[in-house]
Amino acid sequence: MNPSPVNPASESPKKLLVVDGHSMAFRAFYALPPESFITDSGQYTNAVHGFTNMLLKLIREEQPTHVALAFDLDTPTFRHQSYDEYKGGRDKTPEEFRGQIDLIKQVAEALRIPAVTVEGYEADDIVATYVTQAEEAGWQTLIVSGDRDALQLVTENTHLDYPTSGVSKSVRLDPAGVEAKYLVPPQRYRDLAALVGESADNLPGVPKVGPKTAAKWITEYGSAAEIIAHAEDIRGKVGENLRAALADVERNLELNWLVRDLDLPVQLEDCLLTSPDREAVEPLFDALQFNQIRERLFEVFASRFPEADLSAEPTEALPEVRVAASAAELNTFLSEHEEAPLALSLCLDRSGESRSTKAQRDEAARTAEALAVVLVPAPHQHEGEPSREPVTALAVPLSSADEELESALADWLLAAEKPKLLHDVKDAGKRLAWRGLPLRGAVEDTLISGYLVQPDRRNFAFDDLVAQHLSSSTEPSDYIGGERFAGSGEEPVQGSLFDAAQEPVPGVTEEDLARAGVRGMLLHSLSSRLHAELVDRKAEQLFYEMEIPLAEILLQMELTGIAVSTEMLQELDAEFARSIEASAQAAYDVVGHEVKLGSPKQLQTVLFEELELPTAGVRKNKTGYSTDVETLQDLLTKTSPETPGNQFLVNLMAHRDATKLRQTVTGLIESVQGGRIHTTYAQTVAATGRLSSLHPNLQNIPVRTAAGRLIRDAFVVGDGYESLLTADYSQIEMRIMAHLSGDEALIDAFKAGEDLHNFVGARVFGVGTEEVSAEQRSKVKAMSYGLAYGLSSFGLSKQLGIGVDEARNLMNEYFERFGSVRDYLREVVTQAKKDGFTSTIYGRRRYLPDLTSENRQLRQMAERAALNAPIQGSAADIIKRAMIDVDAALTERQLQSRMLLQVHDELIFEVAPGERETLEALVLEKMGAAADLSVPLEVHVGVGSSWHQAAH
DNA sequence: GACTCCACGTA
DNA sequence: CGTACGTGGAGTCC
Repeated sequence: MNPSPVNPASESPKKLLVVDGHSMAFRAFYALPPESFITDSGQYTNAVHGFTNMLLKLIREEQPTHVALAFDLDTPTFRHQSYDEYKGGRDKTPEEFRGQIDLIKQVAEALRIPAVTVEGYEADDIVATYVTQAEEAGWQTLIVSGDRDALQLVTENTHLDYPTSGVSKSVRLDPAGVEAKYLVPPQRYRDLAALVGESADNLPGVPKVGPKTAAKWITEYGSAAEIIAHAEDIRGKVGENLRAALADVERNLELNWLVRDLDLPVQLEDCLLTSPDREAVEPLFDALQFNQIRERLFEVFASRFPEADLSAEPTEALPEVRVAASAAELNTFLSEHEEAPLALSLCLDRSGESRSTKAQRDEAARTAEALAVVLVPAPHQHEGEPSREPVTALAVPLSSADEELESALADWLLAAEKPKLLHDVKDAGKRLAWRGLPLRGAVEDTLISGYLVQPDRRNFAFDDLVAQHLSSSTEPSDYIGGERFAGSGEEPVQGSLFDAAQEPVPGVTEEDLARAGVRGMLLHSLSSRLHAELVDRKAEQLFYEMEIPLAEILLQMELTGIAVSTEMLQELDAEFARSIEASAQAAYDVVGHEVKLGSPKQLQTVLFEELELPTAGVRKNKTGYSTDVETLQDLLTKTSPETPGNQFLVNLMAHRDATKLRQTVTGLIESVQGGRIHTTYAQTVAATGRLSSLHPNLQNIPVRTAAGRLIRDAFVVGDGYESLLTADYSQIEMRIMAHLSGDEALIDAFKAGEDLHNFVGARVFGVGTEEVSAEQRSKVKAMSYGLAYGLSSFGLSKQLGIGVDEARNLMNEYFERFGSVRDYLREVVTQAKKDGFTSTIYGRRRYLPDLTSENRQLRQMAERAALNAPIQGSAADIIKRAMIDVDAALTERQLQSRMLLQVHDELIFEVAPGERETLEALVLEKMGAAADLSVPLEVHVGVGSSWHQAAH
């Protein structure tokens, strides 16, 4: 798709950049702390980061026409064969370096830069061969290498960047520079090195001969060969040493002679620098978590290849976006596209983009109003190819439309039988609902299809999905007819004769409309592309029968929100504020000065230096000693009451608790709108299939402590409703584990309806169900839950504060009684390694490529994720199924009660007057029947005037 | 201003 | 050396 950039005119000089990949990767590795460059999955990327940065900098500053990277192979080279000790004595490659060369090669591939290797030779030889060819062709060359052997390659046309520290600083050496620094001309450097020796390669030279002596001899005799020939003439101790070391010198000369005529797999001309493969860059940089570098990369290449623009060549026409002036025009348009789905793209009010802080801009973006709806028919096809004939899209203005037009639009939007394609239905539906325009009939949401295809992906922005799956651009100027938008959009472009006064829709520029048109057009293509993927991944049913219907339900829940008592929240806020103040003051009094109690860094000083609390056994993090609760609790037990240390700890912990609680309360107060809080559910974030909740997060409202539960008391029943009803699945994950493992003992426990942990405790400890002590119960409870997370005996011992041996015994006892659980957990991982993915009971997959990683940490993380994904994911499937079924039943029975919240295994409803019993029965029925497992799905229901009350 | 780290709330 | 999330303060980098 990407057009080759115009070959820089042949008369202009060519410039080669050739990098010794291995030596520079190592430099980068040692220049940057690995612990600061680690992905969430545990892969170190410091070398990749440093290397990529260096490469981009060189491309930007040096403007090479051709670029090649040379790499060593792990296999022995001819040098090893002639000298066993070659490069012996080197330290083992650090564990953190592992895998990074491969990642660098992947980066190179994404940048379409050849990463060249040759069996039996080193990177240096490859560099030397390219340099030789470039010299012969009369090119300029810049070598970048941390290996001094490259010095011999320097000429007037070939310069060397030799790093002085890290990868950021280097010296540029030309022949004069080499001579100034090493006292001999480049072509004699290897003679000097042969005499002096090269410790990095484990090549001893002549004892007592350093660069100065060697240079003197070379100047005097001309070359190492001549020196050897005249060895007898050299006097003194060094002369003796030389004569004794002649064999070493000859061997060194043989080994440090770079091979300049290799048969290279990539020809010099084929190293032509071109624009990167965006489709490869995106997922790779996602995985590496390189966001800044990604931006820099596109900047560097965009300025370098403006004509390529890193996007598709314009073969498709820009849609013509007509602004509907009347209801008749809209209806005509709709009737022309009666059967076919229309893509729906919104133009939003962008006036909030100029807010000063990011938080304000984010907020503005979330609440931006829809100003126009753009309807885009499927692109014309010409023999399967995109057509150069533009489609005609219709924009319907929302604020300036007359009543008739708006009502015609409303009818179409509400018509469930009129198919619509969108990206992020829930978002669009919300913005339209704000304008009184309910949306139905979405048959596509590329946000969701993109997620089902790649559930681990972080970013599903439409433009990025388009770039990855279609290798296309969403920029109007990249399409035929889009030339007039070629500017950034910031300033009027020549030939684009419109200004604010001529805006077709108030607040919407012509370019905004064009962009909406392009997005609509691309929605059709992206939809087809992703659906092919959904079929491959057997995810169609999940898409149509679960996620799409769920999106509509979530939309309603978000729009509805949950009522809160602002007064109660404010009282709590004040209460927690007092508590924060009091505990802070008391803490300051202990140490005699103020300290930011929220700063782990300052706390480290106070705790371990001023108060001299014992550091023995205290966990460390990147910034020093940890100050988390676990540590503080531990320290508390090590200090006597009434000591300053003890008192400080007590107040610090009280302060922590109060601060956290207040933070939650403050956030809630800030998000109240009209007495209700409207969270947003993210349907495409959690890789297991769970929902997440944000702005605010209502899935992490405190419940474990009494103070925390006060907050739940502020979530109340709204006007016109009689109560709140909560319904939660009891031990759903354990039930799923029983089902998936088929463990008879566990299944029996659930069938018998016994208290699970007492049941398990009785089996593990060999006592009667009634005789399980509280301590025993909590131990097996921790273990039961831990198993689904891939808990190790070490982890269990830490959590329970028992020895590793005891923890191991406990686990063995457990598996002795519930052997199928162990078999199942093993099988899940084995199967996932085979398939590359795990599956839930509804067929939701999670792809875990790291299961086969060479990196142990990565692999083990993937193994634990593989253990957990089917369990957590099946629970997510089940409650999603239940939500859809409950919602359908509410509608069918025309109940006024409504679903408000979902908290993973719990649903919260607002009960309409007189509907309590009906609702309760309905919820119990639908939730209980959401999956057919070999154990019953138990649901607990509670009713009350607040969330807290209802949970009792 | 943007990003990272730490800490901590939930299931 | 236990999974999945989101939020906010402090500190740091640019």
